[in-house]
Formats: sequence, C-alpha cells, structure tokens
Amino acid sequence: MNASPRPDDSPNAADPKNAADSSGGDDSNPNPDKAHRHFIRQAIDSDLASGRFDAVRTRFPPEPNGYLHIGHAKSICLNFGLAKDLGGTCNLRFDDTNPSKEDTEYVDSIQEDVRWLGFQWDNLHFASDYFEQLYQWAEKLVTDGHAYVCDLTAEQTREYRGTLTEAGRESPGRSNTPEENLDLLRRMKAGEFPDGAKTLRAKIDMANPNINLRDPVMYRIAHVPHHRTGDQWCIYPMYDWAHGQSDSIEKITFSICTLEFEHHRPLYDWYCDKLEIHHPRQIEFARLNITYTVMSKRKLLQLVQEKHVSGWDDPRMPTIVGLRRRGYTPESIRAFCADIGVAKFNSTIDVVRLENAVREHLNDVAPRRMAVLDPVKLTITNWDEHGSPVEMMSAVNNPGDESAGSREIPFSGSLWIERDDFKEEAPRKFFRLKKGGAVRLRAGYIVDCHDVVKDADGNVIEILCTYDPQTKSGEDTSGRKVKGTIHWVSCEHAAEVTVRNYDRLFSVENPDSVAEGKTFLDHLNPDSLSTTTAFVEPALREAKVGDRVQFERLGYYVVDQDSRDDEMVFNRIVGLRDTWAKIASKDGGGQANANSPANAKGKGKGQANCKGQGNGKGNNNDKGKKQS
RNA sequence: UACCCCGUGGUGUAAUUGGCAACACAGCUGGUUUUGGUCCAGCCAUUCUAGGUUCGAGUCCUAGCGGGGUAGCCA
Repeated sequence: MNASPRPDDSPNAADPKNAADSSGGDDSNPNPDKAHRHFIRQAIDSDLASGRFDAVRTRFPPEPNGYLHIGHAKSICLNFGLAKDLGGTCNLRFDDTNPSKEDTEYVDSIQEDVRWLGFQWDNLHFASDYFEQLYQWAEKLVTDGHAYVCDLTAEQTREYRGTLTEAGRESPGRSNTPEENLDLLRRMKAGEFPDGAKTLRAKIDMANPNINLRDPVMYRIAHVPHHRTGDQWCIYPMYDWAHGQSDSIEKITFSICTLEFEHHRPLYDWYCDKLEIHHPRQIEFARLNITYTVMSKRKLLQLVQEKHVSGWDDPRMPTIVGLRRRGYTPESIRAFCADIGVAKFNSTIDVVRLENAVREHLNDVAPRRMAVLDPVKLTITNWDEHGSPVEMMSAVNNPGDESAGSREIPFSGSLWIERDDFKEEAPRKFFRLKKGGAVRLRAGYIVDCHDVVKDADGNVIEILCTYDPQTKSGEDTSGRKVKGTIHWVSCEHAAEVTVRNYDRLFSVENPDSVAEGKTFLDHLNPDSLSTTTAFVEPALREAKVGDRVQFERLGYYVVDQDSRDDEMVFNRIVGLRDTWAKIASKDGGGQANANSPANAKGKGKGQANCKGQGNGKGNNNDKGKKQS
C-alpha cells in the first residue's frame, strides 16, 4: 500500500495549508488558503492526511502511436504539476503494449514535446520493460484459479460477452483446471498457437453489469515484432492488465486518467487486490475539448494521411508540434491548462481562451515591428522639403516594457501602408487615413492626404500626402492631434517576406457534430491558410527561426522553419484583438475591411459567434480516446 | 432502454464542505493611449425541475428531466 515511511520530521506535509503551491512557479500567492483546489488535489490532500499514501507519485502514460496534442498537455500539466507542487515525482511511461500500432518515431516526439512544455520526468519507463513481471503475475493468477485460457474466437468472445442489458455466458475454458491453464498459457507464450487462437482471461463475473468485469482478456496472441522487445514475445498484455500493474511496479500513488476509464477502475482494483501488490488510486478527470478543432488521434492521423494538413506539425493542428510551429509558447500553454481547471464535467473550452493565453504572454515579451501585408503606396509630395531622402526614426520595441529598448527605422518619401488603412470616403467612425484627412504614421510624422491616383479600373494605386515637419514622433511641436495612427514601411528599405496567415482549421464550433452522410472533414475551413507576400521593416532581416514578434496593429508572428536567407516565412500565431472589426461589422455590414484579401486579423468568418450552434454543454461524439 | 459519471452566468472553473454565489474569458458601457493593441472602471445568475430536511441548501435526501460514457483479442 505504501512505499516509504511517513516523514516524521514534516508532520504537516499532508496539511493543505502547508503544502507548497508552486503551480505556475509563483510561491508568492498572497492567500494560499484561498487557492483553488480541484477535486483531484482535494483527493490527494485527503489521502495524504489520512495516511493512505505518504507521497505523491504520478505518471504520464502515453501510447506511442501518435503525436501529443493540447489535450495531452492538460494531462501532462496535471500529472507533472501535482508532483511538483507536492514534492513528489512524475514518470514518463510509454504504454507500448500493442506493437502493431506503435513506433519509435512517436517515442521520440513525445519525449521532445514533454520537455518542450517545460517538464522533466523523474524516470523514463516502458510498459514493455515489465512484460516478464506481468507474465509471472499472470501465472500466479492462473495458479490461484483467477484466470483461464479461453479458446473462443474474437467473434465468439463478443457473443458470449452479452450486451449492455443482458448478462453474458461463460466460456468453456472457464472450467479448465489451473494445471491445464498453466500448461496452455506456457504454450501460448512459447508460440505454439496462431494469432487469435487463444486468450488468457481473468475469471471474474460474466453477469456483471460492468462489462469490463465479464472475464476480460489479459493476453492476446500476436506474432508481431515489438519496437523494443523484438520477437521475444508473441503474447501481449491488454491495457487493463498492463496499466495498473505498471503503476504498481513504479509505486505510483495516484494514477490519473480520463473519464472513459472510470468503469475500468473496478478491474484496476481487482487485479491489484488479487495480486496483493502496491495499490495506487485511480482518479478520473474530463478530457479537454476545444471549439473549432478535433482532438482524437484517429482524426488527427487522418488529417495528416489524407493531406488535409501538411503534417503533424502543421501550424493549424492542435498537436504540440503544431502549436510549437504555429509559434505558441510553452508558457502560454501551461497558463491555458492552469486557466481551464480540472473537473469531471465534460466541457468544451472556447478556443479564444487558448488564443488569449498566447496573446497575453506575447504582449509581454514579443518585440514590436512594422509589416504591411496588403500594401498600397503612399507618396509624400513635399518630402523634398525635408532635405535628406531618408531619416532614421526611433521606435520603441515594447511600449509596456521599457527594458525592451528601441530600434531605428528608415523613413522616406515613398512608403507602403495597409490598403485597409485608407478610404476615399470613410464611415463616421473610421479614423484612419481618408482623402482630405490626416493620420499619424507610427513613429513618424503626421501626413495629410490631398489626392489619390487610380488605375483604369478605378482602384487606388497611390495615395498622395504631405507631411508635417513639426510633428515628428517624440519631438512634436505642432500641438496637432489626430485620431488615427497607422503602420508603414519605407518602400526602398523594406524586406519582402512570405506571410502565412493561419485561421481555424474548421469552420464550425464542433466539427464532430455532423449531419447524416457527412464527416468532420466536411467542416474543414477552406480559408484556414492564406499566404501573402508582405513588406517588413529592415530590422526583421535579422530574425531567426522561432523568433516571435508583434506586427503592430496586426498580430503576433513567428519565423517559420521554412525560412531561407533569401525568403523569410512568417506564421501568424494569433491576431491582435480587433475592436474596429467589431464596430465595422456592426454598423455597415462589415464594409470596413471584411473582404481584405490579406484578412490580416482573421476577422469575419467563424470568429464572431461562438454561441448558437452546438448545444453548449459537453457534446463530444468522439468515443473513448485515451489522452492521459 | 442495464450500469457508471456529470448538471452553477454566453463559456469554463470556484464557493472556507450547510452560512452574503466568486474568479477568468466572452459580451456590453465608458476612460487612458503615437498599436481601434495594452491598461483602467462599470454592467451582465431565480445555482436543470419539483418536493423534502433545516433558523438557513449550489451543497444533504427523494423523484423527475437533461448530458456524457461503456458491449476491441485498442489504449
């Protein structure tokens, strides 16, 4: 039951008030007693207080059959976080009991993802390391009359199991003697039988209303090489037979998993009881669902295999590698996981909370830069008066953080500005540039627009302005006030880069909710990626892969790994909050900028209304996919 | 229609375990601002329903309603 004696020198270790709460790394919580303790934390505190356990040992147990996603991040933060907060340990264990689906590719990526998220496991284990011990225990169960070898085919097994409303029937093998079963089991192990010919089953209760207890299969025969044990084994343990026992071997105290395993708990307990081994407590929580995405490994795999995305690390994927490439920071993902809480209620988190988490972090740390995604030329017709063709302007890197310093940006008489930022005839509340109006060029001068040049089709191709020499940013002696400030880049000095503006992968809140004959793929958002060429300020030439910046007034961007010296690629991580888009779409039916090709801030589709469809609470059609 | 779990603002999570329903996000108002960003202030709930216990119920009891899960030799 317990692994080590209770530390007498810390009598209050189990007292909630004394347990250090270092979640998020702040020990400065002004009122630790008030800190929220989710139900798992409460259960742990209670078990520690009662002496049921004397330490916190958790584990994160992924199956290496796919890439980790944001749902796993919730579990990782929970398991590693609990261990950290309570001075315990957390192992990384690969649940590699089904060699036909698993691969070392996933073993490697999972470790990388856990580390990237900022966690370090105490021990690295594989369920396959325990195969011999598991087998010895199986022989013990057989000898004790608690398990038997069954000859039923897979189909027969299903028939014999009964249904949700009817009891099952007993397998003929149930009446074998322990001696017969032992002999059969050894021959199974020795490879005497073909795949599927026999199984080892626990002898429990074919009439139990909990189907998991109707003589569950412990071993199946599969002559399949294992990525770690090679061809050493031809029988492989089932999840229920491997998982709890692996927990027990590692002296795990709290085996935290997702809700689908709730009705496996009686079986988990049964094995530990019959074996009389260290008995961890299994506690289940609700897995994470997020709007506008899917979370099942099967569906993510399908998206990859059918090339709806560029790979597991496509920036639109909810995978950890995808989020990383998208530009999300580990800090923001951890903050998100802390923010959403832990409970048993099957909920769906609004994706804006994830977006908000990364915005919040990047607002603090991302240096500001100027970039024009949908350019139109602005010419300063009186620039001659300035005397020199180029003037270096100083711009702060982060208005909220003085220590971030400033940089120099070349200003000239020929600039690119955002097409959205100009209108010949502007609506009442439009306070950017209009004909006859004035606007401040960020970190530059105030300009007055006096004319425009159009092409044959009537499109504005050049905006003609005069600048006001008295209004230089930081040295303004004019006393003029203008409502708008817009960003710009000097034509001559601009760097040309590729920008990938990512939007949500799906166009509906719950892609899993589909009409007859449709699949989640029918909900793919056709506009989830728009690529454009943009002009950016020269300072950006020095940005390295992985660097994150804020394109002022647009959003946060990261330098993608596809970048080369002669062609940089920026991924949009998330747009800035866009109050103007709201105003514009409210009065005037979105005339302001809803149809800009660059659609720099992702306004418009899908974003505005997260209510209405879907019935709100917990609708998740995905059947039991493990994520803990 | 078997068994298990869950129902607190638009969305999530709390409520000192029976004592003034709180926090965050979203939304709406307004303010500051050389980013329509950030920041600041304000507004936004008959705790699924009906009974019951109690001085007092989101919390306990009963019934109902609603949602989710479970019939792999997957995890």
